[in-house]
Amino acid sequence: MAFTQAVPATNRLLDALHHKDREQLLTNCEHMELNIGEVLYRAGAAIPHVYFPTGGFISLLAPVDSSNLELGLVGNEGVLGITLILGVDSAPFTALVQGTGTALRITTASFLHILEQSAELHQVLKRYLYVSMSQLAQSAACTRFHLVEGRLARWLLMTKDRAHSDHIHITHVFLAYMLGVRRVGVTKAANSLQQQKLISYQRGDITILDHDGLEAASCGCYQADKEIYERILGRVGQPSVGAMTGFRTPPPLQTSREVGDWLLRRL
Amino acid sequence: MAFTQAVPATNRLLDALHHKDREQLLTNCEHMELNIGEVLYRAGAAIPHVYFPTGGFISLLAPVDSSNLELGLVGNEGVLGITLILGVDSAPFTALVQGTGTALRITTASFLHILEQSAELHQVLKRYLYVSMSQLAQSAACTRFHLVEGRLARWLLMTKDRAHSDHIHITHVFLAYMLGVRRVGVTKAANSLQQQKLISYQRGDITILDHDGLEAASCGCYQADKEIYERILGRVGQPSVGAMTGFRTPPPLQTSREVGDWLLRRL
DNA sequence: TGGCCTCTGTACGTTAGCGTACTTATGGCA
DNA sequence: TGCCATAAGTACGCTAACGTACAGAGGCCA
Repeated sequence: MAFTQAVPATNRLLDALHHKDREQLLTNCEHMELNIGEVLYRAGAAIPHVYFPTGGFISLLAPVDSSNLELGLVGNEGVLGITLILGVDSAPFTALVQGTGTALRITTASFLHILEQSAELHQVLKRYLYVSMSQLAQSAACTRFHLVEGRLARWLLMTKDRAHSDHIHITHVFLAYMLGVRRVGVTKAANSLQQQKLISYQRGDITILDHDGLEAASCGCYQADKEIYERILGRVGQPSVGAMTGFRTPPPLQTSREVGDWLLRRL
Repeated sequence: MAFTQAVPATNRLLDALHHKDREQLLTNCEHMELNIGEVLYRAGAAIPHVYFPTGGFISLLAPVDSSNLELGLVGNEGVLGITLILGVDSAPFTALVQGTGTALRITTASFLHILEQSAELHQVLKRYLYVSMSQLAQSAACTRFHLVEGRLARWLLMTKDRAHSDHIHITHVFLAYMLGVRRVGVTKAANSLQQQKLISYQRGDITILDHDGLEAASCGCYQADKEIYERILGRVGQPSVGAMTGFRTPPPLQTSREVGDWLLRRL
């Protein structure tokens, strides 16, 4: 069954750039196809290209023991290879194409060259890196504490956003691998979501039936991820230092109260 | 009982700088004492100061649901507030002083000002950020897959390195909080380590008796963390792009076969 | 049409860790 | 000296997820 996707052939980070900077990047990029299953980077190895997905999307996998754990997804809202801006050219994660589609790709050398010339690009990418780190932390906590069903719901929603489609092609085995659980665990969770009429699936084709319901069934991490993205990258171009203070209505004091009180009493 | 600590009143990142840059930073820093239990940052709130620990050390806590999970430790090998170099001034983590001791502290404004002037400082900090991200990923995986006993062993070793002492002052309740498990879980694990004569403890005082044995009992994450640090920051000052390629002898091919096969074989 | 491979459902027993509650030690302090 | 708060040990049932194994079901191709 071939699902049609409303693929936006754009990348949000590139869109945020002003004309001149964007053009310079684009003329150095090549259009290409990402094919599901392709390994773009290997953890610890060199980063040959930077990818700005326009249609496809990519999983970030951290090696653990003799397997892997997914810690992030990159779609047309982001960029793969972001750590190059830190001056280190080896990939911290394995990057695996998760959804077939298009991307713009540029060699590491060209990328670094353009980066030096465009303060604006640098700005946007730094913020995206901040967002990536935050989402990484979110995933860490999520993976530790949340139940498989909620995590699965989250994964489906995140993937839906990046695939720009309610149809996702993936098997339970593969999902199990991403979530770091048994295939049986996925089957059970998926079944439960199906019973609740939030999704339907068969032989590798999953359809999201009720976005809001799925969001309710997911852990809060889906929302949290979106919020941090919007907060930091929603209005790129504005100064961030000094401007985004106090977003979450943080408590005014920074003494060791609160965490403190509770903790201090037992130190 | 008061343990004496061999506290090195230096910070490895600062030590890596050349005289001039280091001096400029130091003259803008104030020496201060970190007291156990102090909350230096709150996740989501502004970052008022950057801290270079010289003696004390600090936990990085990610908020999750209504609790927290420790995702990193910062001692005199690192710096707290590193994300400022990304141009975002809100803290991604809550920062809690874990070990009493000294630190050098500088206001965010001064820090950013000096940062602009010293390419070398910038370089070192970018690399440290890369290391932080990698260690974050390591913690995520560790937290998900490894047993409490191994994680406890890892935590003790990491803390030992940062406290520069075999004696650690911390209770089971507190450890449970850091590791995201029940106090009873810590008690059991600690007991087991004690039976194996790797540590001994009583009422909040833990002593590491056998470093190597503890390392063997810990999950590989302790080693992995050290390796990534040494690899990226071991020889600061040398160009890293293009220089650290191929470290882990990565396999040459990147086709989609491979993963497919590779994935399926382990599922 | 039959065979086969892949995907999904189900069914064990096992285990690490959970929540809770109660007990026992220990050290500081009145 | 005795009290008391805090630290650590123990016990109980419970649950999510584990490892494994096998059975049905769907699609593909000979």
